[in-house]
Amino acid sequence: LPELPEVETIANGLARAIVGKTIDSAVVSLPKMVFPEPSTFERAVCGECVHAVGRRGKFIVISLASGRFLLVHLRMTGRLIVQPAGTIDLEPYTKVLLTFTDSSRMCFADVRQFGRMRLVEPEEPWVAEVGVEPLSEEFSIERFAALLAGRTTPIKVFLLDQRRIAGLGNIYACEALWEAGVKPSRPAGSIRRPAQQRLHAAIQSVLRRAIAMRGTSIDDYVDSEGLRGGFQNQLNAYGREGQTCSRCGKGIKRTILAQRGTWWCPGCQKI
DNA sequence: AGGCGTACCTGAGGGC
DNA sequence: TGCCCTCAGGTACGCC
Repeated sequence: LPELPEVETIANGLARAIVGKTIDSAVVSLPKMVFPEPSTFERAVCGECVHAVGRRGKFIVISLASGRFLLVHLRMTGRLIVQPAGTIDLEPYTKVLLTFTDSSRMCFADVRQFGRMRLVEPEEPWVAEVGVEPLSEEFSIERFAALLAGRTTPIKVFLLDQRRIAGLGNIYACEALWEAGVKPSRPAGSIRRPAQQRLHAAIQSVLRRAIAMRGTSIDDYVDSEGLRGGFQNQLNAYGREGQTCSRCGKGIKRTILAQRGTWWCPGCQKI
């Protein structure tokens, strides 16, 4: 489910809801979803105070007062839901339950069991594996051009590679390419200046607009309060197979790239 | 190094 | 109804 705008929305919600709270107990019911193994994990987080909550790529970063971090990756269907004290029903499919000393709690739930929660020591260099933040100063047009240089992979596949640019997923990769008028199968390294600049601008614009709408809820994405996003009403390409392109009037097509559905307009994504 | 296919899971929806 | 197929917002891994 969640890409950069959804993860950003969840992290902001968590920051408001759990910063300053102390973890009273942790219960892991699906061992493979946490690292280190459950009993170590549960013991380690008990008594920890939540210092801050942020985002890096698609990771939710929960900073603890000890200097350690709780990294959460939601993969396809993961959810982080905060429930106030006195809530009766646990979020369905809860696999990790953190209860705070004020009796509120955070459920890490996941139907498909792909999500992961990892406790990281202060000096562990996990950040090295994650690419540039597309909404940061660092993501200049020059940096983008350097990343693209020499790459033969289709631009759509390149945009999904988290080691280069962190945070785009299938929805926003499709939307950015549509907005820039770039064909998804185009070899990344063959894109020249004008199109490169349009794509750079489109990536930032689509992510900013999606954050403003609190993300895209096609099927089951909800934020930390269980609320849906609104960007699904503004999609121009993703999921619109057979519908009319809002720019040129031709039909949106669905093709496959790197085993992922890819929605685009052959009428106006020609470059 | 980089590109490609497969594996990991459950549930929803369509066709028959 | 029910069965069988395909599809899903993501990444890790092994192979060439």
